Amino acid sequence: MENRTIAEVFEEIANLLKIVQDDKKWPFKAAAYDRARRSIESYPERLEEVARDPNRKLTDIPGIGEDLAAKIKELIETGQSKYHQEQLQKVPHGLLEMLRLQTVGPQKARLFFHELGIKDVDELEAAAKEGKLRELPKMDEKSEENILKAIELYRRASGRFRLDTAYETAEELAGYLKELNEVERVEPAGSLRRGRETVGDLDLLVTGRDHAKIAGRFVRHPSVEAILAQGEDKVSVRLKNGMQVDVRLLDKEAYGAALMYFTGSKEHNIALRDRAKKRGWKLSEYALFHGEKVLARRTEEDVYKKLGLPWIPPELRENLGEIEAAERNELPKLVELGDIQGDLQMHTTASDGKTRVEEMAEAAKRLGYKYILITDHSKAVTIANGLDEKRAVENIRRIHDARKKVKGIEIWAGAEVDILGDGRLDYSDAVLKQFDIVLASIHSRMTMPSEEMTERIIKALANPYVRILGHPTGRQILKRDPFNFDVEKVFAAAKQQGVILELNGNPERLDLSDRLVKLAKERGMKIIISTDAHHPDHLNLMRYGVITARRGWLTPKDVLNTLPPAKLLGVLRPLP
DNA sequence: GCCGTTTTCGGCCCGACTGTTTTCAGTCG
Repeated sequence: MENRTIAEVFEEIANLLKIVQDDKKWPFKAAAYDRARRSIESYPERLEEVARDPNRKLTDIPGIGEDLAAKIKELIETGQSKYHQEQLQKVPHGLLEMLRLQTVGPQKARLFFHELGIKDVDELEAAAKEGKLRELPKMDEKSEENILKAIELYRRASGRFRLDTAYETAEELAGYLKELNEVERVEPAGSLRRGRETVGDLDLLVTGRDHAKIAGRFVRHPSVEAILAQGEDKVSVRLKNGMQVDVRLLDKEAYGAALMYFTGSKEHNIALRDRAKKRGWKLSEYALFHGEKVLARRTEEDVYKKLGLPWIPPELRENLGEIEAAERNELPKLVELGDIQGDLQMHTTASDGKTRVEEMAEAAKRLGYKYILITDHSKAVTIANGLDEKRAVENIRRIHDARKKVKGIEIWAGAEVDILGDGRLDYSDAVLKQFDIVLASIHSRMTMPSEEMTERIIKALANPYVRILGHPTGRQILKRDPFNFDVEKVFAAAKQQGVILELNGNPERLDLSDRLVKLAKERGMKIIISTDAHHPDHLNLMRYGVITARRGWLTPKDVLNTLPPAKLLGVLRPLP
């Protein structure tokens, strides 16, 4: 059972408790289920593997106690939870769907059901159109309209956007705002600043003179579809692509406290507030207070310092140990884009890339890289024009020729060789030995059961020519789940064999994920970050790989392609 | 339902916006 499935059950229980309210402590129970859900969502491994391992305990996961551990085990063993089913009996299932609508929370869902017998979104839509909702307490025509709009948005928008989409949107909007003289600073906060792989809403923090004028310009941007709210210090809009953008107009004096607050994560903020509270203080988006007195607010550094902590990089702010590490002064010195010396996965016209080796090499040189590895596909990936053995050997020759034409950068001949269904590779050893570096990946039969997939990958890792495992989980963000396999076993095998794990920086993959990168580091493994470029422009996707590495606590030492060429070759697994 | 340099019981983050609220509840982040 996927963690996501377990998390969804807990989320439903939390929401059911909020609607049913037949337990005196329902707000706190619901909060506990919500906390557990978030904790499970950010957990790097499958809970199923933890539950199976006699040496580990589910209760070691934050927010999981005896009771929830038992429910997780029940879910894994029986596929469902009795408690969940009992709660589901109490109200129609469609009420849970209604909670996804903006402006509809548990209290309203409860009211619609009890007063009008509304059981799902469709019935709610009908009631709103018939003007029945306005008869309810504290409801009027306007709230009916809002609900109809929310239903339309719900049916259209998927909810979350990939990091690159959010990043590009933020750049465009920030540039647009900065054209105004009154604007001093525009900075994205929220999950974009933390570098999460997906972003829900975009938060833009703005300082400057004349807030009303700034807000007025913002809502006139051509991609704004609707204004959701416009207050003195906050404007919310929905863009044509469905993304919600909140612009906060801030006071310069309190910028640091606000930046921290809006950067989050929620869990990090709660932990910091708890820390403030224990000292008899209060932390809010305005300042760190002692009573009425402001202790710190101007910069993030000021606020952290007052709380007895060094500044914590946004990518680490998930309450996954960063506050404790900061307290001990053991925060990692995170890898930066400028540390990267080369890119180790890219494709050319030989398979499914858009340009030749020379263009890729020139583009890499412009980025200041010292080396690139060309990794065209092998024959099993027919859809990507994968090379058979004969063409692969020709490609090696083509790469060697490019070396003579493009100087000042090392151009290595590699391959992204397919791991076949049974764990064999798509090229014979006689061909594999001719490459400088072989990267092996899975592109087929992705839905095998865990045990079979684990065995398949481990078998591939045992081939002495394989030096890098490419996009190890095969996931595609918002599209395809990771393969099922035992991460601990595969990591252990890779470590034993000296195979390096790839962090594929393409924003539709980010594979390994931030959580698995962190786990790999904890298991003492090294990582390479690559872009999987199919075009020279794609080499710039490295920044998404680096930000994900930072979220995984990696320092330059953990990332092998921060090394100069000779050293990198020296530390790769030796060939037979 | 979780959790513990306040506690195994009694807490559990903080504040803005919205609506029709004239003092607050619900939603959101």
